[in-house]
Amino acid sequence: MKFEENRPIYLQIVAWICEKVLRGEWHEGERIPSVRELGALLQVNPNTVMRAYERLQAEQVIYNQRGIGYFVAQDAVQGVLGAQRAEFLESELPRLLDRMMLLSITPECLTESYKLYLENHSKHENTL
Amino acid sequence: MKFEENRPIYLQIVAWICEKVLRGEWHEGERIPSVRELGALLQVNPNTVMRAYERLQAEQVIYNQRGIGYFVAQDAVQGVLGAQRAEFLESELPRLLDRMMLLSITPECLTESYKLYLENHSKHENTL
Amino acid sequence: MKFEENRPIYLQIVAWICEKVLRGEWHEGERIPSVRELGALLQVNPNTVMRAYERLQAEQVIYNQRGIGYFVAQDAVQGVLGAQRAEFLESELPRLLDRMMLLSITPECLTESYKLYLENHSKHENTL
Amino acid sequence: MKFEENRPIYLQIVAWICEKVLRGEWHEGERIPSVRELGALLQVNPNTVMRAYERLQAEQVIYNQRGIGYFVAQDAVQGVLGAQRAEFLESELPRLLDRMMLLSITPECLTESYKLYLENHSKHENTL
DNA sequence: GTGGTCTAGACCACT
DNA sequence: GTGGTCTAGACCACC
Repeated sequence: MKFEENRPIYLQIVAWICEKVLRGEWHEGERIPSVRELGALLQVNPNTVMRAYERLQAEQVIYNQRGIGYFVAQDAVQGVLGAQRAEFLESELPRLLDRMMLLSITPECLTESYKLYLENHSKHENTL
Repeated sequence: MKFEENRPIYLQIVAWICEKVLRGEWHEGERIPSVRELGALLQVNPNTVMRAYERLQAEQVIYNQRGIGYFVAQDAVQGVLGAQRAEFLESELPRLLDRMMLLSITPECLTESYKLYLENHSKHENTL
Repeated sequence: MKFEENRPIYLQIVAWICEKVLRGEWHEGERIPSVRELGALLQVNPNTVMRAYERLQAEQVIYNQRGIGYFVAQDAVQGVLGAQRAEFLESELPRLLDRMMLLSITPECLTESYKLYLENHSKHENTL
Repeated sequence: MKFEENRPIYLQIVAWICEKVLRGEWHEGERIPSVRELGALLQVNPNTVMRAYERLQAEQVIYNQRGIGYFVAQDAVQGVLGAQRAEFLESELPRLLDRMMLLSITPECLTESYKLYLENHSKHENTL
């Protein structure tokens, strides 16, 4: 995994894990890497991973069994999907449409791009 | 003007001024408020406004006449429009499409939201 | 048995066993489950049970006969009762009173809650 | 301020600040000490204070103005009081009563102690 | 000046 | 082994 500049690493890890869960690469109930393992894997300080895990636990995406490790929560997929869809449709999309109107980009243009995009990506499964 | 959390105030001011220019509320060649005036108006430290003006000047949206004030640049509209459209199409759009697909948002759902959005905004013209 | 978050499991086991003894479900002199049995029963690592037994032995609630097992000590009930009452009255109660005052909980409110509590618990004897 | 063993310092700071707010020593809207100031005052690492502030912000007891500092939130008192009273009455008190019954301490004893306590503390304002 | 992030390293309790 | 807390110190962006 490669990190962007300008965005806290721990938040990028949060997003990365949410994606793993959404894509079904990490299943509900499954154990996820320990703080130290993931730290080594991502070449990041374990504390930074810890911070991401804290956040994910607060959002009920993962939970903890003391002395054993962290696990994907039971309704993680549903929870993440619901929260992020709501956030997108109610908050991001309106701002996006505002911006597009200002730039004279038609919403149809967005829809078109999206359909095209979906066609291209339905064929070959993305592996990340 | 109300500021968002989590985004530097000076960048929000930059965006706000770009919007003014794009909407034609501030015309090319017209003088814009002094650093102190705008600071008072937005209830913000003048230093913060200064920082926004510096940025806008670097992007050639405004220019400075020493001892007189700041003015909207001659090709401001065209410049801003070009830059932001490019930024949007090349950098934001791809990320956006990825995200929508991950969240299983259908094109239909998208146009649906779009219509809803139009209804809400056709009534009350934005005052800003 | 269901474990709380945020409190060491072995301490919860200690409390659980003390309760058994106080309620007279486990009599003085009686043999209690082996470390492995209890581990299996509570779905917990035997090491964790061991730690609880060590603690209970130090507090003279149980004792060990090598090769045979653990037994409830002779004066277990009296000992536990005395220790816990002292602990409660001297250390917990003052903190509790401070807290209730800070939260502006009236004595009336307290007795009210108490009655409610009795109603709920008179019906179904606790099975544990 | 003196810290207990066995409880995370940052949580003790959280509780300490909640108390300040409840007692009205820190008013709503008022600025609270900076992370570094409080760190120096409590002889604790600023990071530890930061962690407490993060938690308090998540619970909407305080909020942040970038580059300026942290402030007590508008409905802090009401929020804290509501949350803690609910927590106490619904969750702590039942556990407490269970325990007292087991130890053969009557609930009346608690009420009596409390009334006595209230009488003693209504005279001389506590200064902390 | 303010908060925010990150690192490195330590120590502890728990399983 | 696991997570959790804490320290010290660095660097950065923002006001």
